[in-house]
Amino acid sequence: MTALRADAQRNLGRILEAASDAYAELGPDVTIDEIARRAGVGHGTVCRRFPTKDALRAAVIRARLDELLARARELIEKPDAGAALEEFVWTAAESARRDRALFEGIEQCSSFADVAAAKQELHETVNGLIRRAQQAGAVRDGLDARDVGALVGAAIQASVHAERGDVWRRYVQVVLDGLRA
Amino acid sequence: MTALRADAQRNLGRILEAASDAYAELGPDVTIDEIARRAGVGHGTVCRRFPTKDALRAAVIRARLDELLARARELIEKPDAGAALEEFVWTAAESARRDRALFEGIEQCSSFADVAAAKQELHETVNGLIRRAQQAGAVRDGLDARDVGALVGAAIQASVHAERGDVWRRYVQVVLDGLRA
DNA sequence: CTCCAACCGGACCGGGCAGTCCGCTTTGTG
DNA sequence: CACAAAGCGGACTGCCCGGTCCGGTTGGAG
Repeated sequence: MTALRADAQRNLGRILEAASDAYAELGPDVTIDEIARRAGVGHGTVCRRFPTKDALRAAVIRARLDELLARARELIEKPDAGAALEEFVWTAAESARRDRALFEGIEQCSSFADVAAAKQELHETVNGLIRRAQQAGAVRDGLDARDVGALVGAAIQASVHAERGDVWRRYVQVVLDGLRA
Repeated sequence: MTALRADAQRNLGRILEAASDAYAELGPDVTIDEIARRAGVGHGTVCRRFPTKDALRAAVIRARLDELLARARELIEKPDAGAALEEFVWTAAESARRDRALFEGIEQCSSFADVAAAKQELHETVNGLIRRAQQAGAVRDGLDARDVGALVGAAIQASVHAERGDVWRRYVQVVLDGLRA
């Protein structure tokens, strides 16, 4: 696999960005045409770069997972375990808000080995955050990274149809309060 | 509009039940053919009774809303306001669990006047439950029926991909705890 | 500057699904 | 029982969308 030509590289970036925006705005069922239109690129170009619609979604999801993993690794150093987890939850919430497809579609994209691996790694790291917070008495027992991810994703999903733009913060706060010991 | 013939009545019932099951099992994107198959009825029969796929979904949603409204009206008589709201939340959760489409699809089905009206009425009644619970100090301020509905629906949605069958109870419990004052 | 390989984009194809239509069957009433 | 109206169901239609292909274009190495 040789390096992409400059224009191809540029288009690839545009496609990923457009796809991310489109997923956030229109949900996981956006058509390839819509994404191509937003990227200012032909339908065919998208399909050539990503052999399947799911492959595109997987690529977008993977980017988000990598961002979250980096953040989780920073936070695991933080002395206050409860605050660290809380901060991670807020970051994850913003990420989910930016791209609803992240949590909605992650299950079927797990068939892509790299996404599954990234998810696994993220879960292990976040489990570390959770375990520390539990030992500090800040979070109830019997929860793991999967649960927290699902609940945060759900809170964001719940706020999609709200009129006011900051409703999601209140919902995430409800979930955070519910997680406490 | 004269009464339906006996066989038509029977088929109508089967269709609604099959649709409800199918939505619960396969999500809101089930095909009409699948619903017809489950109801043991021809594709055409479904389409004749419900001129549009959305009309069918709206009918199913309306049935659920009516059930919930009846329950809410019972509970508003209950002396312990906090317990009444809590019980309603569990009922709503079970309803959402039985038919995920209820909360996922309710927005676009609001264009059907009867669904919108049923939703409105339910919201007003549930707002009564919430207000009483808030006055009793059992629930935090700044929440209305829409928020509670969204959060409960989200908790159920979040548990869809879990392996263990009782995960949804834990998630609903998290939300309930988060709602407290 | 030349040239070719990489790349682009839109025309095209095929499958799947919502909704329509009509010839046949069932209901129930007189 | 007879018969008209109501209902049934599956064949048919048109549309939408994901994925392919190829003639034309562009980048960048030499």
